[in-house]
Amino acid sequence: MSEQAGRGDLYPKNGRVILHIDMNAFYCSVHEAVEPETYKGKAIAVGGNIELRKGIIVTSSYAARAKGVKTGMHIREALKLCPELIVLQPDFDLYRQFSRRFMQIAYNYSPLVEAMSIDECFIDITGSRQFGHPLEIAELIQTRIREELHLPCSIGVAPNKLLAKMASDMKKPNGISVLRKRDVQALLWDKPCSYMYGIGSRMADRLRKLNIATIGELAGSGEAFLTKHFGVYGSWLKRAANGIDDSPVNPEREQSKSIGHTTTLPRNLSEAADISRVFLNLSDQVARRMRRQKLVSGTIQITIRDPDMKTITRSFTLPVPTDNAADIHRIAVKLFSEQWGYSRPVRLLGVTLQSLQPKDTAAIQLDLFEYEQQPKKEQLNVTMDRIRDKYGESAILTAGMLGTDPSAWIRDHKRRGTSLQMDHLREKGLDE
DNA sequence: TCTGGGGTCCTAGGACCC
DNA sequence: TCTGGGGTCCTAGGACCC
Repeated sequence: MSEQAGRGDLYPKNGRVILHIDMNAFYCSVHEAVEPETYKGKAIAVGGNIELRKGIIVTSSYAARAKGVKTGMHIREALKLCPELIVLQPDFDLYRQFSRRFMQIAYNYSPLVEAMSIDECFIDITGSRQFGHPLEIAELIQTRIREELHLPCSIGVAPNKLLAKMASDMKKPNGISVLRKRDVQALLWDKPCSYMYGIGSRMADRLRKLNIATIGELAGSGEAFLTKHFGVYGSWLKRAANGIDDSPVNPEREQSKSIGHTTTLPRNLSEAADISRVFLNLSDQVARRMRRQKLVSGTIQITIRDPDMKTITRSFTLPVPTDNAADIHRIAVKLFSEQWGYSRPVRLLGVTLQSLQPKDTAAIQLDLFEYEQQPKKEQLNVTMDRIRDKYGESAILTAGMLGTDPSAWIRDHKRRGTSLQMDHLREKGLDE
């Protein structure tokens, strides 16, 4: 309070103080934290596909970035730039564990924590004076995440979510940055519109056609003009460019709205048996993830991508929500055969569960017939989940699951790195 | 060098109901 | 008789983000 210019003025008389935590190179950092002797400080990357032919880099460590490895790059190209690069399979269960743990640390400083994605969260610390100045709280959180989880993060400090989010981006890795409303003009207005969080390449293109290239130009545009071209989004654009954002930190967002898996196939498929098997594996994986969260799904959606990258989705809403892989598989195959057929090849398939709700509340709505069927299926799922928790995902497989499509390999990816890719390529005779 | 996988939110039309 | 208005659910697609 006594400090005039420095830290004291960050708690405003009215308004909020928001932190945004951004975990740096999260997936790679987690692997380094778990196996430091193998990965710490090394050029590593997490790859998006098991196949070297099509695989791309999802994220890379700072050591790899220094060699020019970038997200979205082909694995093959990345290996050319950086031959010592270690490419790992993603392990989302592991990332989710670490995600919960860093958010738990944040939760110690305010109950208002909003998980924004697996590696980011907002914290409203407006009422957290007892822990110190905002910058001290940011330092405390950053230190604890580093010491307890061995993970680096960047933190943005600002009067709202939008600016906090943009601030955390300004200094990476391990930075703490403050972005006040009065800094917006100097720090953001000369940047292109796409630099603004929430403006993607499509929107930036449309703005450019209207002679609005920078955030400053956007900030100075007439609201009526923007509304005319972009509807309600127009007023958001102008406010955002001026650093204004009133959206509250919403801690109630933790329940997922959808759970999905998609997989690019090793080759284009059109055989009914192949397609059915891929859907069986995908259904099994999503159902298991859903059961782990004690949810049921009311709507099953499939995704189909053809060799030209055109993607469609088809969905079906069940009369009674389910958490059973066999039900999900049956609907996925039905949707596929009705909406696509087996004459056209597909490049990618996906299964996404929507209209999720907690299982205990959904049970109330079950009709009598379904209710009587439930216990048997239930017991089977519970038993199988337990065995798989203990002995691994492949301990029990339904007959139809055996095969070599990528959705099957995902089950066994556990940190086997590139060797799995190479094994597979040899298996398929693709390693030239 | 043809392009991964996991999400959220929004829109818009049609069905259906009151 | 020829046509209101509101609300919700379902479905499909698209923009955006990490």
